[in-house]
Amino acid sequence: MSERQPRSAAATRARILDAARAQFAVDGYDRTTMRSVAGTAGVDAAMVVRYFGTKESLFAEAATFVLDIPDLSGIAPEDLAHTLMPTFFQTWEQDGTFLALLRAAATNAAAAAAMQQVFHTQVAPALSAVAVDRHDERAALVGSQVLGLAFARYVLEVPPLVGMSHEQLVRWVGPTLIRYLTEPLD
Amino acid sequence: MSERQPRSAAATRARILDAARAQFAVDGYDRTTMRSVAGTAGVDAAMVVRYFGTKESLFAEAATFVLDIPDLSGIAPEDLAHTLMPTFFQTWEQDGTFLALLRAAATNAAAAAAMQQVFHTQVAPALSAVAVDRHDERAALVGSQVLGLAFARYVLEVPPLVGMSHEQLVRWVGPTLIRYLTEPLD
DNA sequence: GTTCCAAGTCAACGCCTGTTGACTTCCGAC
DNA sequence: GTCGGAAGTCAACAGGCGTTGACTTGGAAC
Repeated sequence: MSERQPRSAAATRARILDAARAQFAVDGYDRTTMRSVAGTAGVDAAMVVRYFGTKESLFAEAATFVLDIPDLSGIAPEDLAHTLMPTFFQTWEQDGTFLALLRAAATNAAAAAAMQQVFHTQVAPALSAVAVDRHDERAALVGSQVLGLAFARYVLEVPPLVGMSHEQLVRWVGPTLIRYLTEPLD
Repeated sequence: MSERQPRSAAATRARILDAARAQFAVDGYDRTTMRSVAGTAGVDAAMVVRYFGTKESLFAEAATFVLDIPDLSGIAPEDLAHTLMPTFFQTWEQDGTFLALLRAAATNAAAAAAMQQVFHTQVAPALSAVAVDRHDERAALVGSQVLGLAFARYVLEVPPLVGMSHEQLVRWVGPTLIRYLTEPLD
């Protein structure tokens, strides 16, 4: 089946990291073990320790990423959803990184802090280009809807949401995001 | 300090259940241990087993509850938010039961299924009294916003959301729920 | 073709987990 | 007052956890 590859520290490290990302995403922090990650990567558990130190720092590295949100300045309000939502789908569907962070954040304080950090340094600044005022509150509201959709669709896998296409979701959820960013206050 | 109470199976069982609810709500399923629950309840771990059998069935009992959603038939669309949101706040703030289920659902398949069950048997039927069509999809969208708000406000504790009063949240989020339930499709 | 360091394995450690069964303590019924 | 069953404790189990250090293997450089 599989060829015996020549030994390569970089390749082994990458294989361990991939295995860790995948299992953290599915099982969360506690149920992911050093041994099972090592097993998936085809290596002894001691190698995980050698390359990543502790389980916590393995998780920290597996849950590090960049969202790559497009520049929103100058975008018309009605176009906001079509500009923003593709980033949403890519973030949650491309690999398990962000899903791992979400699952872990439910019970792990460090993961919850990391998630807030992402919001504060990446999401909120991008949104403040279009929020008409009260940037922090508006960004937090957008975050609540986006997080809820991700939790319901990718973690709980609620059937009607799983069954909706990207376009349908943009049509339903897009106006909510636009309203949170631009609706004048009473 | 504390009086030595007479022995009572019912009282001890209730104390264990309270301790379990509280710790499941804060720490989630995996990080909550039989011994720590027993310790909080002032009892030996073997008592937890005696009264609840296994950890899984202790969790099942600790995460069982009724939402008590008001009857929405005949409510005008613009009044929906003020009728629905108090139930939301009560559900998440009164005790840790639902929070425990949410935290556990992030990594535990049984908990995720239990959460879907609550949605399917309690939330969706209540909402179908006012959803103009596509009841399942509209209820799921309401669920996504509600879950996301709960996750951001009570689990992550995002500052702007924690800082908002109940009335402010109704003003921001209420129109979203109304739109998901009543907005005509293109 | 030998040398030598990186890559990788192995067995063990101390600890914590859920769960068990034998034991002790309490308290109401007779 | 004593008897019996319910309430509660205790010590131990088997197994899994993260982490450690001593060991073996491989392959490129000289």
